[in-house]
Order: sequence, then structure tokens, then C-alpha cells
Amino acid sequence: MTPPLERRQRRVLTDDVADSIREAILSGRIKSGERLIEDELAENLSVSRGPIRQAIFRLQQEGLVVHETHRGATVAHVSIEDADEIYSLRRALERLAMENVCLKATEADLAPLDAILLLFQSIPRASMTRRRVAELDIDFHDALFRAAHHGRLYRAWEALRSQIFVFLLLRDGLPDDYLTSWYRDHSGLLKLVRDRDTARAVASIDEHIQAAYGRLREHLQQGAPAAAE
Amino acid sequence: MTPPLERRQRRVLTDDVADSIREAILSGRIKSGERLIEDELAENLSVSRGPIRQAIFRLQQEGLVVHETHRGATVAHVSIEDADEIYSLRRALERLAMENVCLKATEADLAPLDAILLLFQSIPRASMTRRRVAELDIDFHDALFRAAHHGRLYRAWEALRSQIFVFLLLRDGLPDDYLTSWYRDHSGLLKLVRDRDTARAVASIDEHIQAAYGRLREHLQQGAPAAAE
DNA sequence: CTACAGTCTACTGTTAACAATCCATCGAAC
DNA sequence: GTTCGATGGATTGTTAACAGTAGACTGTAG
Repeated sequence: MTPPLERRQRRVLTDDVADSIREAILSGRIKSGERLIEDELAENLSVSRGPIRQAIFRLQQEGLVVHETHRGATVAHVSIEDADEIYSLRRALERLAMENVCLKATEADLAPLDAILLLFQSIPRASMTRRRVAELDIDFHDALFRAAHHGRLYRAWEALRSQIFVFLLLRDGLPDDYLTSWYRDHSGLLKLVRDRDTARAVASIDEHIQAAYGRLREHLQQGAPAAAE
Repeated sequence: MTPPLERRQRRVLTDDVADSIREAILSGRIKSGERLIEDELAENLSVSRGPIRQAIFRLQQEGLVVHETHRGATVAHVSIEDADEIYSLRRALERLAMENVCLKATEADLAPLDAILLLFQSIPRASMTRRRVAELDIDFHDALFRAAHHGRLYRAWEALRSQIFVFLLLRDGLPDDYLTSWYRDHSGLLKLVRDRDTARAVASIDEHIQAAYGRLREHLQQGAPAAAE
């Protein structure tokens, strides 16, 4: 068997820029609705406008940014209707992903999932932050999508990933039972995959996403609007 | 009711360039696997490399082009595994679209669908080309996705649309029964939507996509490989 | 005070020149 | 002959200057 070592994509300025801006948005340093001015960003990051523009288009593709011709880019709002769109699409994608994972994933594909669960357990609850859980959550599902061996599906997921991350960061409390059920749910999913029990795995992830959406809806409706205007 | 006249997005050079290159690929003027050289395209289209680059990234997003850092872009191949990916993802998307259409589409959203069916009937069979049917087919489904009022779903569809179009163009025959069933299938779908019969509409479009995939598979397996190397 | 037209500024869209990278070619060493 | 490393040309990544647009601002008329 040929070792499948892929050509490592060189990192290019646009990549760094996109990471920086994404991080600034996710960390809240740039707030929802705020304009992204190319010159300004170029100055801050000591880079010309070319890579900035490309990065902005990429972030638009990720749904973090809205771009209008001749009017510039602004950080996207996330309303409750957006949550509806995001989670309904996510549900369809994760179902398909799960089918493919059960069918095609090798043990090597599943190793990262184990690693994430292990990492989760190794972190003392006291030092577990909302952000940390969100990262592990996204990483877990990302690994799942990778394990599906379905390039186009993975790219559709990429267009949603950051937006989901935003929602995961919204809640600020970290109830103890949430952490327990987080581990139970995810390791349960992994177990079903290892059993290659496609039907139940799909049903289970469907339920998983729906539950997440339910919690989010509840939070959005009672709490403040999703993001400040 | 406020007239929902949206701000019309100004067309910008990148848009024209993307259209030109897309058309060149779809019409076969640039063949699968061929390189897209920025300078060359810039010269041909009398435009600088900036818009060319953006257009290439957009086409990559549409799946028509593969881009590698420092190595340039080439027209994507479509193999039988790609067909698998494309149609499985398409199936998931169209199901979700159909759900939303049955739930949310207004009569105004459905008018374009009527128009397409009417147009189909108005074209004499003798002058019906493979390309023409393919366009009507894509337009029909595009209108369906629009009617779903689900921005993110629509964008996921956009990332697939051109690739599906490529497949539709592959077959060269146009059997008479294909044309009859084309009309029957599509008008049947529209009828179910008008009845707001979500369950059957979803089942029906699912079948519709699966059948299309079946025909494609058959063609790919017996005929030549999907595209010349 | 409100509505409208003209100007002005800040910003995006576009261009062309510059820098860095890849890959094919060639030659030398083994 | 084959493998390895250097050289050069072709092509992409990056930059900075130029061109055009949208929206704010001013002033004027009603």
C-alpha cells in the first residue's frame, strides 16, 4: 500500500490573514455588524490589500462576513432565523456524514475522535471554559466529517462550522450535567460508528443535533437577542 | 406589504470573468485537466490578473476548478466517485429544500417553475438539444431552491450546480421517453408542492434524484470514463 | 423644518510592476 | 545508466498606485 502522504499545502499570506480576522470575530474583538475596512486591516496586519480581500471572501464563504459590492464587508449578524437555517442544514449534512462514516471510516479515521474524548476527560472541570468545550465540540464533529471521506460534504460543513462555533460561544453558563451529557452523547456516537450500526448512528446524531438546536432556541428566545445590533 | 425590491448587486469585472471562464469550461473549450494560466486569461479577456484570480477562486468554490498554492488552477476532473459525492449530497440538499418549499413557498415563488414547464412544452422536440434540456433542468431545480427561502441551503446548492450541469451534458442521446418523463416528473413535483404534501413531495424528489443518479451511473459505467484525461 | 441637488471624502474595484516559488532541464558524481 | 543538485524560465503570490462609486455633508429652495 502506498503511503498516502499528501502534498502539504503551503501556507500563504491569505491563510494567516483569514485566521487573524476569524479569530478577531470569534473572540468578539470585532463585533457583529461592524465594518471590515480593507485599508485598516491591511495596516494592522502589515500586509497589502490583496490578501485581505481574498481573506474576506473566504470568510464570507464561511458565513462570518457579509460582503456587498462597492459597499464593503461587515461582520454577519446571527438572528434566530439564521439559527434555524444553520441547524436544519447542519442536520442534513451530519446525517449524510454519519452514513458515510459508518460505511467508509477506517480505524485510523476514528483515532482523532478517541483523542478528543480523552482530552475532554483529562481537563479538570474547574478549568473547563465555554470556549474550550466549544472547540472540542467543533473538533469532534470536524473529525467526523473528515472520516466520511466525502470532500464536497466536508466543504459544505466548512461553510457552516464557524457559524455553529459562534452559537456555541453564546451561552455562558456551563452546567455540570451539560458536561456529563456532552461526553455521554459523543462517546455514544463513536460507539455506534464502531459497531457500524448505520441506522442507529444516524438516528442518534439526528437527535444530537436536534437537542443542540433545542437548547439554542431556548437560550435565544429567553435571553437577549443573539447578538447586539 | 412592502415591495421586496432588493438592492440590485452591481455587476463587477470578476462576475463577467467568472461567467466567461465557466462558459468556456462547460462548453468544452477548456478541457478537463487543462491548466488555467492567469496571464493568459487576463490577456484574452483584456483584464488584469486581479479579477481573474477572484473568478478562479469562485469557480473553485463551484467545483469546476481545482486550485493548488503556487501551482495554479486546473479544470476539475469528474470521475465516478465524484458522481457519487455529488449526487449523495444533492439528494440531502434537495430533500431539505423540498421540505422548506412545501412549508414556506408563496405562489409567486412557484411561478418561475410554471414558466419553465411551459417553456419546455413550447419548444418543438426537433429543436430540443441536450444542452437546452440541461439548462431547463438546472433552472427548475434552481427555482426550487430559491423557493425554499433558505440562504445557506441555496449557497450549498450553488456549490454543486455547475458540477451537476456537467453531468447532464455528458449524455448525448435524447430519447423521446426521456423527454416525456422529464415533463411528467417535474410537473408532478410541482403539483405535490402546490398540494403542500410535504411527505410525498420529499419522497418524490428523493426518487427523482436517485433515478437521475441511476441513469448517470449506467452511462458512466458502460460508456467512456466521465471525462478525458 | 423638510426635500432636494451638488460637492467631497472614504472606501472599494482595478491595474501593473515586483518578489517568491515551482518545475523542467542540464550536468556531474556515483 | 541513475541519482542528485544547481540553473533558468514560466507562473503564482504580493504590493502599491490609480480609477470609480456610494454615502455623508453642505447649502439652497420650497
